[in-house]
Parts: sequence; structure tokens; C-alpha cells
Amino acid sequence: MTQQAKVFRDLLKSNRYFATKPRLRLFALLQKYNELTINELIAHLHRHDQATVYRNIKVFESLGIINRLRLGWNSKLELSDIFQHHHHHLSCMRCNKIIILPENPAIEHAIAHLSQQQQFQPLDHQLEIRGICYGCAAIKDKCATT
Amino acid sequence: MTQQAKVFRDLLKSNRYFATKPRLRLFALLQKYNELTINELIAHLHRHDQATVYRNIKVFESLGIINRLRLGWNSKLELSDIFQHHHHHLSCMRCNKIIILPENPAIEHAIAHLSQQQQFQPLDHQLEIRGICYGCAAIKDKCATT
DNA sequence: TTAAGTGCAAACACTTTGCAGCTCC
DNA sequence: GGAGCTGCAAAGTGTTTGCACTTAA
Repeated sequence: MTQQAKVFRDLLKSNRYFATKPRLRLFALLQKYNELTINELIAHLHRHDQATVYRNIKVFESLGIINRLRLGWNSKLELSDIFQHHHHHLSCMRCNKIIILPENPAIEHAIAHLSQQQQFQPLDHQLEIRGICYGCAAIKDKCATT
Repeated sequence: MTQQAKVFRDLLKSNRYFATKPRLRLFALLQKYNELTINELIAHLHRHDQATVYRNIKVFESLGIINRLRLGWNSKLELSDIFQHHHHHLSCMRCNKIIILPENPAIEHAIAHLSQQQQFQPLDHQLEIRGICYGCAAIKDKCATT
């Protein structure tokens, strides 16, 4: 069992949740793919019921195991900062590719600073940058020159 | 007619959309309230049909008149940067209050810089900071001391 | 053994679509 | 006058719930 899987099982156990098959499969999928829509999860877990997937997504959210991202139009799920480094995303409006950004102290610092100014206690934040990725921009340039 | 309303009507006209009553009312509501859920819009516009509201939200989005924010659990709509200064939001996880942040050059700069590093052309971005607002934190402190 | 979780089906909520009649230019 | 828009009703999606059966601890 991987270290992450152990952390996951301990989290379930210490909150009196069972480590059931659907939950282990769900977690394994989230480890394998960086981010997935609910529909993608349901499709991968077709042996199990939709309701089970929805219910466990809620459990995972309540335990802070996953984050619900809002990328492009539909929201996606990814493992939380417990299981991977904190990061933000670029999302391409043309090909829907997601690019994970390296950590940036300037942004994190600015967020802390702004919150403090408003006497606000920041617990979580999300930054999504939408635009055109390198590949798609190249395709467009090609078209423009023909 | 206000300056904003004129800009709005011109935007419709130049894209061959009619300035109909439901559209004018929808725009007026978005001017009056900083941000609204679709349900709130439908409730305010009960004289008009839901379908009309949904259809016009789409039109407004396609013309860049409104932004779809993802604040807390449900998404909200607000007028785009055409009609107000660019800004980000704090959202209180306890009372759901939305606090509009003053513009912050450090964040905007960092976003431009990160995008450039990835050869990504940024067109739009959203930052949401979730946490506890001053008022709610005060209530909790009070409870803790009793 | 038994509290918790699953699968199924049905209900519910949100969003879109087709169409006849109305509105804005 | 006529393209475009609205309101209504019905159909689609996505998500949640109730309940009998199964499973993990």
C-alpha cells in the first residue's frame, strides 16, 4: 500500500468511515488522473452506482480529501493539498487542457495580505486562469497565415 | 438613461440583438445587486419565464456582458469588467457574505508572469478566497469564551 | 453481530428545447 | 413586414433520497 493510500485509510478510520471497495476505487482514480469530472468518475466506476459515487464525493469533501475545482464550464475534482502540493491551474478555452502551475509565493503572499486587510481569515482559495495554450495558439497562427 | 445602460444597448444593437423588456430588466437587476444566483434572478423576474432568463444569460455571456463566478457552492453572475473595475472576492463560508477586494497589482502581475512562463495567453481569470469573515469570527470567539 | 454502506428505483432540481404567438426595429 | 424574442409546456440532465440487502470492522 502506498503512503498516500495509508493516509487515506487512516483519515477514513479516524472519522469512523469504512474503507469500502467503492471508496478505495474512487481514491485510486483520483490518484491516477490529476483531475476528473463527476461524469468521468461515474463512467470509470460503472460497476458501482451513481448514487454511491455522489455520496462518497460528499464524504471525501467533508474530510478534506478532495477539492472541487471550477475549471472551464464543468467542475472537476482533484485530491486536496493533503495529497499533493498546493497549486493553481491554467485552462485552455479551446482544447480544455489543464496546466498545473508551479507554486508562486507572490500570489500566496498577496492573498494572505488582502485577507488580513479585510480582517478575513482565509482557509482556502482557488485561482483559475483561462485562455489559450501554446499548442492552440500555434494552430491559430497557422490558419491566420494561410 | 445611464451611461452603462447606453453601453449595454449599443452592445446588443451592434450584435443584432433586440433590446427587449426581459433583457433590460435583467441588466437593471445586475446593476442593482453586485452578484446574483440564477435562482435569485428568476425570482426577481417572475413576470418572465425561466427559459427567457436562461436564454438571455447565455446571450449576455456570449457578448461578455456578464461573468459567471464560482463563489461558495453555487455559481453567481455579475457584470463584467466592461461595467465595473476588475476585482476578486472573499466569500465567507459561514454567512455566505461576499466581500469585493480592491485591485491588487501584485496578483495581476503574478498571473501575467506565470502565464508567460507557460507560453499561455491569459484572457480571463478568477480568484476566490474562502474563509471566515470578521463578523462570523467575532461570533465564534464570543461563544468560545462563554 | 451490527452499524454503516451499497445498489436500485423513484423523486427532485436545474437547464434546454420546440413551437405558436407577440415584439421590436 | 418580418426577423427575432417570449412564454408555455414538455423533455433532458444532473443530483438526491428511501429502502431492502450486503459488507466491513
